Amino acid sequence: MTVRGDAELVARAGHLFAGARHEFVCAARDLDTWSQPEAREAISGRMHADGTAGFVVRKLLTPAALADEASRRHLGQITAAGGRVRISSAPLPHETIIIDRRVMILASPEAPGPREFTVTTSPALVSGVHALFLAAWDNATDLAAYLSGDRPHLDDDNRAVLRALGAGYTDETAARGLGLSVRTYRRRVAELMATLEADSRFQAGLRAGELGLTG
Amino acid sequence: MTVRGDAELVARAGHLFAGARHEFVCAARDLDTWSQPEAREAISGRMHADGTAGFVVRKLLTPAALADEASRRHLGQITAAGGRVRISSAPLPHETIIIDRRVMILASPEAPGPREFTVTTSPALVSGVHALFLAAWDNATDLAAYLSGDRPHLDDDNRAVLRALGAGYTDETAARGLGLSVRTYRRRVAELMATLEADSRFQAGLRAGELGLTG
DNA sequence: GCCGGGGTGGCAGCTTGTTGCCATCGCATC
DNA sequence: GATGCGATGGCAACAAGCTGCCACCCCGGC
Repeated sequence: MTVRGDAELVARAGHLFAGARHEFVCAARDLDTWSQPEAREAISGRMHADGTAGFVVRKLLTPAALADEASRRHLGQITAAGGRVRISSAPLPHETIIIDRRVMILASPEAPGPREFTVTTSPALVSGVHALFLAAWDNATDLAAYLSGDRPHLDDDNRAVLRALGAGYTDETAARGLGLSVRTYRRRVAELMATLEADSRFQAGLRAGELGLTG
Repeated sequence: MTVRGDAELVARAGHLFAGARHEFVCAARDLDTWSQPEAREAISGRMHADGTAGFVVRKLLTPAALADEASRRHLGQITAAGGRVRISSAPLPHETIIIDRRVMILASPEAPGPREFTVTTSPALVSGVHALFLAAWDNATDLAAYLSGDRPHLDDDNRAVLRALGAGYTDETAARGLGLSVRTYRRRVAELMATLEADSRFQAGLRAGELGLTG
């Protein structure tokens, strides 16, 4: 079943949202879809209170979703209400929604004109996509972790130091390689450790590895 | 479109495999689907040689796919032919195949009797699932990396040392906490670094972080 | 009892890393 | 030109980490 435009989606598939009993998962690049207040209202109004026991809300987004203040506020509300939000560094479909592992709603790819949505209930499709969603979900980072200390976005200098440390050089060798004095190199290491909130070089390495700061 | 059993899939959808031009991606728990030699032959025989320029083969599997020798051999052949294989720690759909971002084949969930396959060409569905696949793919580890540098399975002692290091303690503090002399503690650290093939503590931390040896 | 091996711990000497202090330099501002 | 600020680098003292050497202890085998 295919519907065109947000209004029609709300009209034709709104009851699916209202009927959610156990799980509401959503993968999207950003929150633009629901940027139209009417659409978002219409749907979130129909949804269960997130706090309901046994009801799980999961949103998987890209960093793009954190771009504007309004979106961040909305995400804050979701997590406050018990929903879980994660951020994936990989590109995501424009919008994928799965309800109770029974119904799936996919937005069609970028196109001029009103957006199209495809609603599917085929168990094979839904469960397959759901599993794929979980695989993507498992490897994404929690919103809180992502926002807080995480990703201390390092500049080129820091990256260079990181690479030298990761290569296993001694300070002397690394400093020479980077054209720095040992003193300055060590200063950089100390700064790096500070931004990673690490007490030892080992800990710094651990953090760097966990955060995938190698590439 | 739905087909039952591998034989029917080959008969009805074999031409889709043969028609692959650019990309063949596949997410599955393991390789059991093609365990029947006839099925695999019928399909791989129709496929392009993997080496063809611009033709990409990607297989995303769970560690279960590495359980038996035959599967490992098959995967070796795929990589040798230029295909790319990655391992995901997250559970995966029983089988999802996407060809040229145009056709998608999903196996239905576990059920008695012959397996059912659903073949879809809806662009919205296919591109949505494809993006989801990429998100899962991006965060999976390469087969080679998974097999080689893999999990130098540490014993409890090593884990304890790892935790102490990760906590940022000095050797003195850590040794006291573990009820060891500083000398022995350092011996342990040295051993750990050896098994991680690290030249510095930082490098050891990095490796540990990358390998997810924190939990 | 005696022996040998493996793990342990103390010691010492060395390397490496950490930090404060200060002189210097480049640069932008006044 | 003078002033001030930030980054740099040399130096030194100290802390931390690394490792060889040897003594010790525990255990199992002879």
